[in-house]
Amino acid sequence: MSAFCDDPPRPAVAADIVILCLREGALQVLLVRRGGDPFRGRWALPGGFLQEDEDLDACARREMEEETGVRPGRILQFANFSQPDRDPRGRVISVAYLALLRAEDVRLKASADAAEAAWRPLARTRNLAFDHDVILAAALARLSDEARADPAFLFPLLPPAFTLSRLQSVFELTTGRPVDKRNFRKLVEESGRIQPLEAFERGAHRPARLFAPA
Amino acid sequence: MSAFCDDPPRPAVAADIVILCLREGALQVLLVRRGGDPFRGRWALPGGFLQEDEDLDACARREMEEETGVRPGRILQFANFSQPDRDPRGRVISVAYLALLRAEDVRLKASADAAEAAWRPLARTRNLAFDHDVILAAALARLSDEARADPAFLFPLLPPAFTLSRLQSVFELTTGRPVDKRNFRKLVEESGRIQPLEAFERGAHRPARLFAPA
DNA sequence: GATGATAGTGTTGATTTTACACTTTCCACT
DNA sequence: AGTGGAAAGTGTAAAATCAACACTATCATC
Repeated sequence: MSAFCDDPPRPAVAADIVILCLREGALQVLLVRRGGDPFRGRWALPGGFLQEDEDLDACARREMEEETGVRPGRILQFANFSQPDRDPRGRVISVAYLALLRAEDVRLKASADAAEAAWRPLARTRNLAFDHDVILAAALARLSDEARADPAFLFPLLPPAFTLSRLQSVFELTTGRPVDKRNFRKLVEESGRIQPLEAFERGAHRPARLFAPA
Repeated sequence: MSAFCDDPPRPAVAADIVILCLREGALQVLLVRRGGDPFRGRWALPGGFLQEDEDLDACARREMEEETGVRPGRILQFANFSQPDRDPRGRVISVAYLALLRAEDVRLKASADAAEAAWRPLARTRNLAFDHDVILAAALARLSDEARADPAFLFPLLPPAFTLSRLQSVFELTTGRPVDKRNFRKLVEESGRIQPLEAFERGAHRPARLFAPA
């Protein structure tokens, strides 16, 4: 017997997570290949159902840790998806999250629902299961907004020490637009979000100063 | 028998709506007095459970129309509230919406759950049922952000034709900060979001030109 | 016709944003 | 050891935007 007078329908509620990293010079998204119907064999965003004793943020964090072994720094809830027919199994409300992390920190694991988990370059990511194409697109739009508002949002994609050129290239990847080197450096250096280190990255060229999040 | 392998918990999902209007020179929020337990007799935000055949936006619109008789123009989904213990009756996920409208358009109706519905000035609004104080505060913060980003967001609070002084006073109410008259007018007039009318509001003083949304 | 109250109107300085090009430093190669 | 290639690093000027600021105009009322 329900405690509610009008006995509301009770959808399942899931957190679906757009987990992005930087690999092979591009943004890649963590996808799982579905092991069961519906959409068997198709790629989907990782996610899982909200459990009794957790709120949505905790659910997203738990799912993410199950999937990647990584405890994420910040996760960003960015939209709900609630079309009645978005899941053929029945009513599922999806709360979408965005998380950024470093591919090197991740040991991919298959899980209950996922036959396989893999990083996929964004460019070749189409025809995901359910409405996950739409969720992914919304995540990327949000990522771009956040990066423009504060490039420090992108730090979790990078190692603890990074060069400004590297940060700039990630910024350009996420926003889709090239920016002027001097203006970008000025902006970031004056933002107080980074501190210069007495260390340099050496390569075939002039060594580049390393910076760390402030 | 569930279509899901892991038989997820099934919370109720509700849309709760912060409906604001302008009354007596202040922002007021539409509240309903709870007719049943829990929180019997306390004020709460209007809202209701997601039904089988509707998505969240449709749910919010339907609830709002039931409560006010007004079909809202834009509604803004701004946050989820999902603490496991936020409703003593059981698990309820609340999706919070913000809507603006004109008090004159509204015929308040009591509804199933609501013994009474009334506009309440924000200043005197405390100790709402559930976590609705928090939801309301989040709504006001979001309103302020939206208004600053684009004062046209506030148009639904105003009649179809309004003076710039009136728009400015609403802007100041929502953002909490006074702004310079000339700067504000310049900003709004150059935004292309309003058009001047050949009509004036007459009072005890110099007539003020009326404007309409572009 | 004087008073009171709101409408209406431009300019200036400060700040922020954008555009733009050359020198430095290291490695690798010869 | 000298040269060439490649990315690192650096400053300035013009443009656009934002912020501050005070007086005149017009109506209603008395």
